[in-house]
Amino acid sequence: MAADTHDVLERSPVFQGLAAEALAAVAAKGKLRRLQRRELLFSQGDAAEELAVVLEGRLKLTQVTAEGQEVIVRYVGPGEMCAAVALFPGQDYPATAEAVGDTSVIAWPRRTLDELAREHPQLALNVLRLLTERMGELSDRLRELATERVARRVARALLRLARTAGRRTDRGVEIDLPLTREDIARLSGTTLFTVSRLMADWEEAGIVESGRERVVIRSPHGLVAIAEDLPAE
Amino acid sequence: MAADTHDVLERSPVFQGLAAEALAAVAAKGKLRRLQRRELLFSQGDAAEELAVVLEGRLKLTQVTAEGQEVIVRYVGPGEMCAAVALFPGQDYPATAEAVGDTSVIAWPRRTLDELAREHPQLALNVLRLLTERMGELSDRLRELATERVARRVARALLRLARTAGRRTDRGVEIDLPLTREDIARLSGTTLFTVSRLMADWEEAGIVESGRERVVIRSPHGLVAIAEDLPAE
DNA sequence: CGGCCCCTTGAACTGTGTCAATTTTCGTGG
DNA sequence: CCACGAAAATTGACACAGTTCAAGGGGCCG
Repeated sequence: MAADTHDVLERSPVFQGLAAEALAAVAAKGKLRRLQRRELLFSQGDAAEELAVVLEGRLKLTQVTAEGQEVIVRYVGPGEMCAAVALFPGQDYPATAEAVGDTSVIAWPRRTLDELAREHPQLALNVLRLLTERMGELSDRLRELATERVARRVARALLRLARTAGRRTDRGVEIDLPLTREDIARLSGTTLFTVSRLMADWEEAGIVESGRERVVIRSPHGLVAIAEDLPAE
Repeated sequence: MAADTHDVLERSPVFQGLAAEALAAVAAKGKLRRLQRRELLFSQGDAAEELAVVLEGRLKLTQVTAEGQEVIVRYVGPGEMCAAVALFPGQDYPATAEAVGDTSVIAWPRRTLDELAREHPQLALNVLRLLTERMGELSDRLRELATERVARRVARALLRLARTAGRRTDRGVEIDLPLTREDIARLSGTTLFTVSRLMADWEEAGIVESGRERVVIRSPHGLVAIAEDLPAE
């Protein structure tokens, strides 16, 4: 497990460019946390105290509106970081982080982060880079949500998931996490009913194959065609 | 003008915590650019070469889809930064920046940014903080777009503009930039027709007063009621 | 004064949300 | 191992918010 941890961190974009001993020192200062499925790492609105990197498993970041409507901000997989907001005092977590399956993360409290940022300026730059990239992704999604039809948005959401959590099988690309119709809906800004209908259509067209909490993309090409709004395959 | 520049930078969150001489040194390395109304500072897809801070006037950041649909990402006012993506090599501008009125900005090319970040670690931290804040704002908008009705989104968009570009007058809060129905639509993910109808309704209700490229919020309270979906008035 | 934008308003359409009733799937405990 | 219950998914009927399209008015600048 210790070897595992080191392995994930070494590959993580957060730690690129750090010398091996620096990485070890940083890792030593983090706290390991294990979460079971459905357990929360932190809750929206709580004081942000720790920045976390996922080691194995996956977190689901969600936001709820004042009225109780829920949106999935993103999924966080191994090597990825979340809660960068914890770098600064007086901030609240803007979202809730829930373990999607059994998950382990390494987390650093703010005090430690201050030290680390001073000792390893490269670390701050890495986080900065990650945030600029994530800004780009977010504004892409904003644009999609503002301008595109539901079918395209759902197709894109599935393709994104396939990229970050896809597993090749002989049947196609399986999305390797329990994924309900409602999850997909909350990822793409629609309702579970509409998603259900879309999945039924796509199943008929041989593009996906899906069941309870499970999606396999049989024809990524076909999904891309929908996402790009190309003349129907 | 030189005094002006210094003034704006001193107040800008980008430069908080920098000593006066450090600020002067940083300012000296930036290039001053003046833009007339409608002139572009940079275009979506171009190689990102400079990070910019607005000194006076205002920039409009827009993104276009492959199909040519346009979305307004945000407006950038005095003291605010844009194009943080230029910190890292090999990136493209994710949006187009257009001067809304006569505007001047100070810009630093990437090479200079590298030096500055090394010499003034506080600068990198400031940018980091700004990005985490902006992430929060963006995901708020994402959630709005995914879950809320058009009226609420338009009301929110106007309130946000009032906060960053509002000018108190005896008639209410005037949004101090030329703002067409279409601009509002592209800020809130709807069509200019729907915006036009909403404005007509709200004008009737005494909440706003508006004309060609001009919006005055007569009753901020009333707009908030709509944005929060409170029982009418 | 002329022309270009911007804005308004009406009418018709439709994608998607809403709601209710059922069925399917799966884990659990008897 | 089967049955039960909870959670997920399906399906149909219906409603309507908001888009689309068309036609016309009005203000501002050159």
